[in-house]
Amino acid sequence: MGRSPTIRDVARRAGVAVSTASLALNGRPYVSKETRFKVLQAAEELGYHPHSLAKNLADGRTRNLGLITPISLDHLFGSAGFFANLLSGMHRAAADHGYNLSLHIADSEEEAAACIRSLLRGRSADGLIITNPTSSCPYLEDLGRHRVPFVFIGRPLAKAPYVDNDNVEACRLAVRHLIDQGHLRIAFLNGPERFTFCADRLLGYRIALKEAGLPYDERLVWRSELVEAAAYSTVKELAPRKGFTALFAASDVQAVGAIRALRELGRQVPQDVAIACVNNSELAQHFIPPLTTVDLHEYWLGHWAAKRLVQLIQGERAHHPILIPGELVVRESSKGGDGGGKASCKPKES
Amino acid sequence: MGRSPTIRDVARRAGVAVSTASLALNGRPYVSKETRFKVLQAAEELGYHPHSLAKNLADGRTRNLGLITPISLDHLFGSAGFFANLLSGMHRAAADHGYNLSLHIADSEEEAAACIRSLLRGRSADGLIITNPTSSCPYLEDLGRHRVPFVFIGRPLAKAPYVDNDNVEACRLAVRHLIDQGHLRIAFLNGPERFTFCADRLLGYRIALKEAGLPYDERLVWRSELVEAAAYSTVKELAPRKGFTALFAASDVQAVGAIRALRELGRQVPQDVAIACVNNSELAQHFIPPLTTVDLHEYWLGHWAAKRLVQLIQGERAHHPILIPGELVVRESSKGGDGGGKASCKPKES
DNA sequence: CTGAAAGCGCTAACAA
DNA sequence: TTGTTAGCGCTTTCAG
Repeated sequence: MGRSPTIRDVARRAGVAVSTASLALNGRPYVSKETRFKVLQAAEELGYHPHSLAKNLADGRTRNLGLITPISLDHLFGSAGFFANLLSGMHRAAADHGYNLSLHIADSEEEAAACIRSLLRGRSADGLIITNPTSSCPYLEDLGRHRVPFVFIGRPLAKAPYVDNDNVEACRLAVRHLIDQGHLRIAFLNGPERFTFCADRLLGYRIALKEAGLPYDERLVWRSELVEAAAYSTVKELAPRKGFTALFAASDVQAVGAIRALRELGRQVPQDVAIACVNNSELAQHFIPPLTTVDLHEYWLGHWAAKRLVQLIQGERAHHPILIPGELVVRESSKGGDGGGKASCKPKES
Repeated sequence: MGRSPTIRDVARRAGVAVSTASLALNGRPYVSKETRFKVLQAAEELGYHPHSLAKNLADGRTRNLGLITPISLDHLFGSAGFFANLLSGMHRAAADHGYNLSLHIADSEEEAAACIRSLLRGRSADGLIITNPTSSCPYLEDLGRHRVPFVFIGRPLAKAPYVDNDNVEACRLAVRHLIDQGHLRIAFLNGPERFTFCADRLLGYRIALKEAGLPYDERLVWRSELVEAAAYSTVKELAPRKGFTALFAASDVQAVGAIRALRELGRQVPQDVAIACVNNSELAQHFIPPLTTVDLHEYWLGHWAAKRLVQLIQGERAHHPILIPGELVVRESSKGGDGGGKASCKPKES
């Protein structure tokens, strides 16, 4: 007594062999209805529950997905709230497929690489989700050697499976919205080019301009780190010299920094400058004026990352990237004069 | 070839028994220097790394801590960024002690209870960290039956080990700061009383008043859910009737909602009403005006939760709660006239 | 369909 | 000190 019942106890009580009990318990074929019933009944009576470790060791699966973040969580993609949503979706998908999610937070890519090696060597995950790939990715070699499936969140430079926001389209949407408001000279405060999502966002900006027949003016494209202070000083320095009536920022905190700078330069938002940005955070929602942004749907980003990883684990060869569409949320910061609200998710084609 | 080397391979190559190899590999005593060296060398040459699952099954430890959140992540303690910091600290502490962190996100306490049962039954965690305990805690019975250690994050009503912010002191600090600015009538926009941390925050408010010899006026204590809109409407409704010159909010988003309401009532912040709140989020930092808040140091909250759990797992009987001190961060929202800055962490006694 | 037996890779008595 | 031998609890051939 005390010790919890094992499959042997169940088998004994049901009067069958352990292997039969195993088959029955796992709902597998080749077990007669009555035998199955006896086994299930015995398990029920005994309060039997399989020991996960034993199961995992026996069949060689860990039922575990490792999430690796090679960067401080609140900088993940520029905003603090991003991570919570990402994780929720990821967890949901993992759980739906019977996988466990384990967390591995590193402060640098080197640390992440060490972490990955140790996971691979201990064979403690069936697959890995790695966020924020950069040009270096020091762990790629290890990943290749061990045959553990993985997906990136964010577009990697190397050829590898990944899931990402549709950054190009997201930005195209937002910029087109500004254009639709009648703006002809739209500045773009982008993030550092080392982030692939910033490159993609620039592309979306350019496409929107081109579609509207507006010229691309390099002098209107600025860059700052993804923090308020950096955005503030960049705009403070560069804004006075250029003529523009709207500004698109690559992240919400950058937008906020830009607004602070603009105010100090005597330009009000949205009256003098319309603002749109990416990242529908608490900040964007509650800032005064509330910010027009693209909601990146991080939940689904996480969800699909886990889902795709599970597919890879199951041997599917679906290697094309998955892009999660964003959704434009129109708020006061971009309003020329009157109303607005929430734009439809699917941008209509015209 | 192909298959990764096991401890048997190492033993064979070193010319010793498996058990000896195990001892040597794990740095345990009763192994001669030379034998240990031979074993280590063999392992090195073979590229041996222990299989974590096998290890875990053999010694009955999972080396796994389960984090259970019975509530949507961005509502965890009222703010979205909270979770990322909490998790970082928790992960750090877990990793430092050789534990893995696995995530279990539920949307309700019932779901959390189901999740906990399944973890307990599968014996897949050595200990549990459970956030946001409420009066019901439907999983308490299960927890008692299986003998798995756990800690709460947040003060539970039942008697159980927990780690929490020092909410009383945090709020005392903030309210005293308002008093120090010369305010005599300070309204308190608290959260719902079902949260123990709201009860504690009220206590801190009362203590600060009492220390300053100010009367406690129930009519100045309001409640709203921890979202902007709720705070807004509560303040919009209740503010006009009461005379007050400062407002303390139990969370940053509540403060923001309150400010919006006050503005519409024709009262500017901080000129007409000084504001302080709890939760040093991006929102609090970047809002205009920037908000005076108490930084809860979530990182350490998570860190100590994991650390305490590990202590319990190791059989230590340290059952008193751990309270993480907060830090007052003074910003413009509470400034009567002039300067300010960051208050010292340790409040000086006078 | 069912049962006996051989592992999965490692740890832990116990004996030598 | 070191080696032998059982397991940990489950899955999975492979006969019957």
